[in-house]
Amino acid sequence: MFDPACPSRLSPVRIGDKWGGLVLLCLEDGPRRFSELRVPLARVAPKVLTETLRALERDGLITRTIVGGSPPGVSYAVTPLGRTMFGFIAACREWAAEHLPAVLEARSAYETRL
Amino acid sequence: MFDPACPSRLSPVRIGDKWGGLVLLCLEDGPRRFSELRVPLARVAPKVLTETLRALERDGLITRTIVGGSPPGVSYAVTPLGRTMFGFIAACREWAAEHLPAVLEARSAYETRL
DNA sequence: CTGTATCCGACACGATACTG
DNA sequence: CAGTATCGTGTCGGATACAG
Repeated sequence: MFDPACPSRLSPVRIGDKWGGLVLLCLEDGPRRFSELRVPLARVAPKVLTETLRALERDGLITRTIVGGSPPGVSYAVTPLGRTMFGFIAACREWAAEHLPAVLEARSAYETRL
Repeated sequence: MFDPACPSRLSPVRIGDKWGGLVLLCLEDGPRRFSELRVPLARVAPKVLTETLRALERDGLITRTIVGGSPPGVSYAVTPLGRTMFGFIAACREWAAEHLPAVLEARSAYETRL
């Protein structure tokens, strides 16, 4: 547990980074193409989005498939393994909804106490 | 949700960083002093441990109380708010226990595919 | 004992421009 | 359309030494 090399330290896989979880959520309702992801994630530089997608693909959480046709493009989809993260992400959001106000309050109280 | 300023983006509060969650776990069974934390967290530089503890305190997840007596010292304890994170952390560990092997397999498969 | 001071390297994130 | 190339920035984590 306390060994930094312990794989369990990777628990929040792709959640620890800034956009991984959000990208997964964007794919929850079905496959999306690169440009479709850029709509909700407009603030993400293309380079960063690419890096995030590569990392998710590398970890087997999403697939990347080239699509012929017109217009040609690339489609990203969540794998079954990736879907197992959704429960986890939901837990994140529930915790936030329930307790984040208290955290923010503690934070501002801490500031004024300085 | 997609606004970077949205507070829900802070969901993995103090989990996103490297040691926050682990420090909380160290306090699960009761208060600990600074030096006691340094035993399991021997690899953490004192500066980093201090930063982590300050951040947790700032967010209202732990308390820091000065203890007179002998030896004098400081005691850290989880607050009720901090305890609400344990379910969340447990979910992390369960996910890892169940699915991490698949991630590692995908990762090595990805490497060899290059 | 409980930190703080200082310095450093690595890396994540980002803006912009360009390409097959 | 789907990226890559390049460059820049800031923050995080860490080692070491020192102080109240």
